[in-house]
Amino acid sequence: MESSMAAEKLDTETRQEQIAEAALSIVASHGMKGLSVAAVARRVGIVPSAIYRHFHGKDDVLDAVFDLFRTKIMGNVTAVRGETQDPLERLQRLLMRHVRLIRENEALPRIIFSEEVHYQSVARRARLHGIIRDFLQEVAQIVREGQRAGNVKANLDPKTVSLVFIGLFQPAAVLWHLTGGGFDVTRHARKAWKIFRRAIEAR
Amino acid sequence: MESSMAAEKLDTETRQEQIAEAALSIVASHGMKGLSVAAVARRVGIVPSAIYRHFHGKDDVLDAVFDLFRTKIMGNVTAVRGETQDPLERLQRLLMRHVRLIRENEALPRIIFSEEVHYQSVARRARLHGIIRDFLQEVAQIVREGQRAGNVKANLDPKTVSLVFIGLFQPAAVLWHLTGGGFDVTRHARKAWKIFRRAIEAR
DNA sequence: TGTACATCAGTGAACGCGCGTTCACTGATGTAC
DNA sequence: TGTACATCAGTGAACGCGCGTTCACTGATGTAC
Repeated sequence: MESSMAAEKLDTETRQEQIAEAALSIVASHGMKGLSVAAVARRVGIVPSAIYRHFHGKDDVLDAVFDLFRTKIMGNVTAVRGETQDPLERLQRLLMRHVRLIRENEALPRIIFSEEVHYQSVARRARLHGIIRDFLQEVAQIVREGQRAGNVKANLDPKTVSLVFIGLFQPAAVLWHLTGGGFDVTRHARKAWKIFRRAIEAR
Repeated sequence: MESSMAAEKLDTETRQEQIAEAALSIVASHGMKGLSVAAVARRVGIVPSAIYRHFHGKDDVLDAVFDLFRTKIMGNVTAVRGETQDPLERLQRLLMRHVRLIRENEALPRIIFSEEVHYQSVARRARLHGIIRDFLQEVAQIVREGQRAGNVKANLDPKTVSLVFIGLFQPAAVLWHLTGGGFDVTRHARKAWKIFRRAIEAR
């Protein structure tokens, strides 16, 4: 039986990657509550105590998950910047990419809203805040470029706009969760984008 | 010592109210994670096992919290309907009321985003979904009235508008949490409202 | 108005469960000679 | 090329902790007579 055999021995670096990916995948499918050391170990194919060969503890694993998380979010910004020069087009593409990211990787909202993050430690909360702030600043930066180019109304506060931008998909994501995937976030995002564009576009 | 004396005996109805209020207050201050039977009992001034004289179990307590929650949210809608006839004015007032509700009662977002709700049972998820759906429908109804009166652009989908409306404060609430209350949600809501109004107002 | 009894809220000890973590061990891998 | 040894990933048993829940009891409250 597979289950009674000792797992293959792999170097720490490889295992760390596997464990982080496994953890992220578990958060996506079972939420932060389902993220136990045992569950991660099972998915990687080792015994729970073996996790401690590669991480100091569960907190350390969570930090690794955060790294993956940040990488995925920021990757979208970079990609969009490479795809087009037009600020409004960039925002629209970023919106649709984000929706896809949420749909393919449910972990994102689960992490953001989890109380493990909000209460467990000040450091972790600060870390998550940093990720979100960086993302907001990237959005605000695109807005500013749009204002400079004359595409976006000049008297709007870029930071406010960036928060409203996030608001275009965040409530929809919650609804998607509550309906068990029955709500069409993509469709909503497209409609919401038109409303948003109408609000910020210079005419 | 107070702590070594037996608590006063009160009838179940009174205790149920006290327990529900205590639970809501604990969620507000310590999140869903802090909501333990022991914590609720301590706040009410009885022993943990005494909770079971008035509720079947923790799940039952959570249901009572949901009732309070629904009452508070829907109360805002009713209040706003009584304050003014103008649809846009109603929406603006509803936004500001909601922001205040979140600030005074942090429990609201904590409940909405908690995994206890999203995973624990299908029934509870359906219940929360019902509350949010009802709220969204009330907002959509106000939008429809605005369209009929010629104040709101007629070609907009009321449901989409209601979700974007929620998006005006939801991301701000998250940021408020992450900064430990350092982010000015009220100020953001006022600015976001102007952007929103510009998007939906008929001209 | 006074007494006997039923009702039921409050108590504290105890249990079971899940979970993160520790630790002595095993045995495969790769390096030194 | 072959052998001895150090390194270190994987194992499984065990522990401690928090938490929801049960249960036999206590004793105050209010009703029946």
